[in-house]
Amino acid sequence: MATIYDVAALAGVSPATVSRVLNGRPVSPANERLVIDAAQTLNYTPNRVARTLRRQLSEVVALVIPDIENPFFTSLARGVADTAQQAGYSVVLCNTDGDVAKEESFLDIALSENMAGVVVAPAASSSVVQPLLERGRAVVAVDRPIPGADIDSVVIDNVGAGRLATRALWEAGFRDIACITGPAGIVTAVDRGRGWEQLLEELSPAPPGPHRLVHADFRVGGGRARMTELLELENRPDAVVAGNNLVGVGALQVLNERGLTPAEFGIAVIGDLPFSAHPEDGVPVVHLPTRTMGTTAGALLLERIDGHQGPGRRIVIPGELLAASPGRAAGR
Amino acid sequence: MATIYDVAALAGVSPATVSRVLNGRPVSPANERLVIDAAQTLNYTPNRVARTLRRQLSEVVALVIPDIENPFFTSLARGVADTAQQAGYSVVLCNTDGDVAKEESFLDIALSENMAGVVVAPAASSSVVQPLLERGRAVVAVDRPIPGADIDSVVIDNVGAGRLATRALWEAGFRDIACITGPAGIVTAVDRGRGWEQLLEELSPAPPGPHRLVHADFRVGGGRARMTELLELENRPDAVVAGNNLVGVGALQVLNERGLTPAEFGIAVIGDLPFSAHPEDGVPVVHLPTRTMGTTAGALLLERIDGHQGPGRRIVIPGELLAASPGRAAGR
DNA sequence: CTTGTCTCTGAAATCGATTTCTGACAGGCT
DNA sequence: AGCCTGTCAGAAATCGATTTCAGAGACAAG
Repeated sequence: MATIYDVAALAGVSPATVSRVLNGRPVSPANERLVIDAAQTLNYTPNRVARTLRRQLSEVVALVIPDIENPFFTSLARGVADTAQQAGYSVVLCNTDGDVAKEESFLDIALSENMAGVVVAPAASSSVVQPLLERGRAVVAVDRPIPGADIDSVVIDNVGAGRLATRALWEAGFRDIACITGPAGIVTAVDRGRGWEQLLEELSPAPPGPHRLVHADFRVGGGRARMTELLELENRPDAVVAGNNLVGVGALQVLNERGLTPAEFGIAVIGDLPFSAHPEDGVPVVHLPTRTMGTTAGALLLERIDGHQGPGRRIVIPGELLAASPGRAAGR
Repeated sequence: MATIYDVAALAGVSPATVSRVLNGRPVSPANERLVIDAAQTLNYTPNRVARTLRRQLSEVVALVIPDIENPFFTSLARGVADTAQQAGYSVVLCNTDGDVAKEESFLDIALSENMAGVVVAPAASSSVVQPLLERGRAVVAVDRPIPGADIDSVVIDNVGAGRLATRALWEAGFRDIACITGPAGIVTAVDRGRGWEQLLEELSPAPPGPHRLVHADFRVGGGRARMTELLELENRPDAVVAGNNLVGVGALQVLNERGLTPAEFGIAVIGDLPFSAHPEDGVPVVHLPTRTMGTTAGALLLERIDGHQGPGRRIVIPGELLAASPGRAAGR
């Protein structure tokens, strides 16, 4: 592998001059030619490790997410990657599996690899971004804010999304609406539950008991389990709000297996139904613009990398109610 | 940020001794204590960039895939990540979007970042891994082999998968079976089509005309478009093999929208139906063990990193026919 | 007492780029 | 002519770790 010294030797100049040419600093046209030719014949690529060591900053940004198999996050990832790559940064994706230790390890790596910035969708409510901030690295939280850290964050209007989904069911005539949301430790899950609660308190003469709000893990299995339990209750509800896309899939599976149509047992889903193969007529879906969330987070990160100072900004993106049809739900 | 020199100064030893402690080389117990204590009080983390520069090898492996939004690849990614992380490597995921230029750029970066190895699912049939190989880096191809490069590869038995899907439809009584496979430039797509063709030539008195094999892009939209066209043919087929998971989703969408049941119009899918919300009774699915493919590729990569020499190994993983039910298809 | 072997340690070189510092030289101005 | 300004180039320092090399000291054997 050719180094800058090889290029310098072949071109008959000093390494400093080669470096200058590579970085677009003024150099005499004659030398520039020589260097470019030499670099070409040697097929020279600068060693990024050496460059990063010296510059104290690499051209890589990390995106840390809790579940790479959830389309919500892969779509988000596309958004971040598109924005960052356009600005010349490479994006590396780190999957924490919801594990705080793994997340910490990735943030550690981002720090000690001198990465320019990190977009993180925190696994838990306390993410250890302090060391990064102290070193002046750009950090943006996405999907879930990091309490106590004064950083930019891009989140969904989760309370609003919960309200939209619940309202859709209410307006369809359902009156005993349950809610399957995510773990009590995840703020997005709590907020969506709060939206459900708020709306029912406003509309319903008899607000729902607390047993109508159940927590699942945010996966298909969680949705299946809680939905099954709800259906087997003595006084079962007549409709349910699914707290995220995967819970929605699980709940729909159970309903479909039992032959319950959306007219018989109402269901609304917060989050897009990924890769749905059937027209989900009658199932209101709150579309969450995850890709936009990603591009927004990417843009904020780039601004920070470019030196933007100031207090943490908070961008809230609203969900949008739509009646799911496969043509729209799939692939976004 | 504390450096090794700070630790050395605080402990009253030389940087060399600190390095030795960190890397488990013999040092007197007294000094070892001193160094460990000093490192702890300074909250010291070794700078990975400096280490990588000196060692000429980082503890990072790259996974390069063409479509991060396809569950096929995210599941694969999980497999690779699990294996690699267990061995102490961090995995960075690079999404090429099927773009050869992006792929090349990522491979370039892997080289100039001194990454220990790369698992690549090539976007096109010619991937430029030569520079990596010349530098002695570990490279494993996954999903699609790289013709001309003597490297390890882990692939699906695509011909076999095509045969399995087609046979299932034949045994269900369908006789005019079409096939929607992927682009002609992707070898997995071609092989699945060949499996379909082979089987029909063996079983059918009148093998299908070439117009029964159509190419789509490997996405939901491709499946929808080709399925719609097939249905509008004057002499339309009575069944179809979907060449991958997303084409299957698209084709199923079209069939469901038109109210055609699997009994009326047969469909078999190569690849698992992701996040299916409905019991897909009567739709044979060829399960592809993508996660296993990932762990296998990861294992081969680790062996290569550990210095395994020898000609490229080729591991072929068979698909498995199963009748899709949501409980099994979802989330794996 | 000398010699050899071992273990442990620190000084200094090294990885490959960037960047500061310094000097050489050309040209413009008084 | 003398001075100043500005442009360009190279030598050397620098980033922060690892690793080689050589030396110091302990100890055993002859």
